[in-house]
Amino acid sequence: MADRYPFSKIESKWQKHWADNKTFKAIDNLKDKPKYYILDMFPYPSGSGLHVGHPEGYTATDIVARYKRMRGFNVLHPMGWDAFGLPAEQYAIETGIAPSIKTVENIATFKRQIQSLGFSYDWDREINTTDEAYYKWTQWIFLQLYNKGLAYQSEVAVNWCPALGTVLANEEVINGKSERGGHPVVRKPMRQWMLKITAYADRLLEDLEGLDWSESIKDMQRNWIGKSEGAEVNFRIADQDLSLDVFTTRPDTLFGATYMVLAPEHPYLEKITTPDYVAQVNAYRVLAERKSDLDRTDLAKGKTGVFTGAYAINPVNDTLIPIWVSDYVLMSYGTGAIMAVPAHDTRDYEFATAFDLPIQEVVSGGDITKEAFTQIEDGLMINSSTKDGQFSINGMKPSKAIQVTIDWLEESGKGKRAINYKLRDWLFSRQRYWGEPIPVLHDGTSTIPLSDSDLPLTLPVLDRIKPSGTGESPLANAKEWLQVVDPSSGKVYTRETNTMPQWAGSCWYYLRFIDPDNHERAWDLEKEKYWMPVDLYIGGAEHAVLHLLYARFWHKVLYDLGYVSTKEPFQKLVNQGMILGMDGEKMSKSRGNVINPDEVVKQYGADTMRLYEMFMGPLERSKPWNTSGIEGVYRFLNRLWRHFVKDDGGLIALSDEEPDAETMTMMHASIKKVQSDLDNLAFNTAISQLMVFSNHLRELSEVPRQALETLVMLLNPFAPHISEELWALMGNETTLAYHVWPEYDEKMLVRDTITMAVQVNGKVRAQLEVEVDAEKEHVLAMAHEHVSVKQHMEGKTIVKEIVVPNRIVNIVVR
RNA sequence: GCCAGGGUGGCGGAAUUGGUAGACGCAGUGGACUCAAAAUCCACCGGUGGCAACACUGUGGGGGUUCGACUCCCCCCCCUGGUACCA
Repeated sequence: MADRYPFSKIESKWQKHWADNKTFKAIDNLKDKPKYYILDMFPYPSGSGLHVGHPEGYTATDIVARYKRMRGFNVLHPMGWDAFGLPAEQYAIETGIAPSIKTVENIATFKRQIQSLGFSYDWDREINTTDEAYYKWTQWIFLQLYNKGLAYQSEVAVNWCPALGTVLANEEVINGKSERGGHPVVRKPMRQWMLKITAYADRLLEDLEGLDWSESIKDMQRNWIGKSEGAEVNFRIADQDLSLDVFTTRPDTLFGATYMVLAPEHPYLEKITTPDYVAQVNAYRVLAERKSDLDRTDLAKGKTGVFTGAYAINPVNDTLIPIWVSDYVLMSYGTGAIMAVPAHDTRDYEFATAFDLPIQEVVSGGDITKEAFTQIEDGLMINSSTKDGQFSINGMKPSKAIQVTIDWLEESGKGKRAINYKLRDWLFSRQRYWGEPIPVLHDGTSTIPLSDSDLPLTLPVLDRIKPSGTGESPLANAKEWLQVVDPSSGKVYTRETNTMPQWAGSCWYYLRFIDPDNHERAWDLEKEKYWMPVDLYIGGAEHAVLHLLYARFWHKVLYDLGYVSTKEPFQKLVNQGMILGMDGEKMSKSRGNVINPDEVVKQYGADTMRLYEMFMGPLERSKPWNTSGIEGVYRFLNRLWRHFVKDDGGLIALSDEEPDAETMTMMHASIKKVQSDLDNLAFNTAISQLMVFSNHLRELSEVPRQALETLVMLLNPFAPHISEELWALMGNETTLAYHVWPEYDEKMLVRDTITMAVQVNGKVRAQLEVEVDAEKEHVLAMAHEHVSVKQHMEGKTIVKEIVVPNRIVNIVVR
């Protein structure tokens, strides 16, 4: 590669220039410019360093940030580190190296790699979730939640591995064995912290409406929240002074309820099971409990269950229906009990068929001898009236019958309208060392939150991090840290050994970026008002549900407390697609298809890397890496350099004449195209336009200064180093970063003549060069003259002639 | 199963409100330069037929609407992501 342009010299020069001059420092509360807050999902600094997927999103946000600055915005574009997490802890257990030390190393690597790409972050705002000065405020937010009654403790089963003496995350358990060592894992109930996210379910759902997010991500969140409306119906137990509530979305099918099912964990089972059935019910419960230890997917294979010997009374027709127990009913949803309507529910149908239970049709329109009829739209109610005829929904559409039945249930005191959510409360504690300590004390009977002045509660330095053996986190080994003696009363308290999950730090980092050095409070309210909401948030789709839902939840709590001014944190969200390996597969070490960004930068430079990642295809789509594809954009930059820079390093002579008409049109068209593509994050087509424009300029014998300046300005967001260098070579003394974006003139886009296609029966037969807005008659006359048009019309009659001005002519003949 | 997104040359991908399918780039072929190669530059480049002009055909498959469909409607197939007995 003899003539390649000196990218490494140029890139290090400008990176140093930007850093020395703090070119990208964001100014708080600036009034004379509109603000624009553009955020990346900050990375977990793993030991393996950056992979090419990271810079895809970062390049996209950087391009927008640089573009917005040129458009006159005050841009906040920060970066930080989500550095708590399991890998560092595992590494510590294996090697004895403290997570804090390893984390610092990893961050240094990530930072060096990110900086080598020339991103325009305001590094003065860098934050790190493992920093005491940061997690002090994570703990403070936890206390806000606690004081608001949104944090509580509960016994929840965890994956306990006796051999390792530790609790495992779900992803560390494979087929009931520990991922490391293959030891047996059992479910063990432990005291856990929960956050009451369910209290915000409705608002998390409703407020999605106003957000500029892709419909698919909104849908994923909606499905996760899983709101369903229906009724709670009360069933009395025959011969006992007990009753059971069930939740159903189909109260219209109440007359078709032929049995009832309880979840194996349902507390009523002990009360209602008749003596004859106790043995089999207990056996089933044990079986079900063990089953949940196995892979859950096995459960779907077929329905199992046993009869309890008890009967319930169907409140609409007083029919006695048997009560069964089966694990297809989940204790964690609804009331843990269902009314089964086999004729109109696929699962109930399967169960009834397996155990020979009666199937009663109450909605006509299907064939219940074959399968459950679940269509709610096309069908009419049948067999649905009380014995005395006082209440009947026969002949109604199910949708109507649902409402009528609920009204009747409420009037007769047999049930009520009800709403259920799939969303569960958030299991917030982890039995880990490397996380934010939960700032509470225990005295054996109650839990006492720390006061704000006791924060941060820092992690104790341990000689060696090892499992406690009890299932508690390694913090249980830190005896001195664990015990707190009240100096006045002498009373002894114990610290909480659970820590927060990795989600905690990332739930509010976007707020800390606003005011990262504030020691008095988490952030300043004025600055928050100025910068929020985040205008554009870009990151991977893997966080589409949990991170975004948790962060939105915290944000709403903070909103209720008056600490933030917007209901939602992230106004516009875009998920970048995955970059696949050359083989079209997900990049992974085991496949050996990982591309190292350091290598790419070394060989081609940061500008080429940035340009290529954006040129590959639409941001949101997954696309495979192609090493020879990168050569293409590299050649583009090389050609640009070689054509305009002489061997001695000076710029070629530019013409100060007005560009010719064609160049002028193309220049304005390019501004328009690049600008609208940037507004739509369509980087690939914008780059294509830059190539077209630059190819044109290379064909000119004399290059007009104005045209080259425009090209360099348009290129700047994408390839800022080479752009700044060319800009400086053109004699400009100030940075291009804040230079005003060129304006296009719509008038310049209008050309005198235009090429129109002429079709005969929909097939293109000729091209006409006509004046813009030429008369229809004139165009048709020209078309008729054309040799090949004539040929295809010969001997036929004209049926119809269509002229779309400036576009197309179609002559229909027969 | 359900929800969402997608299927266009050898490859990545372009195509305003339906209006010349394949922009831009890669790979490939031919040529220039070179002792030679690399790099660079020029030309060609969906398929079939033809020396060529040109003709036919072509956007996952089938049908429809229209003067005209990658684009709109119906049915089907395949791929990716999410979710999974949520009553």
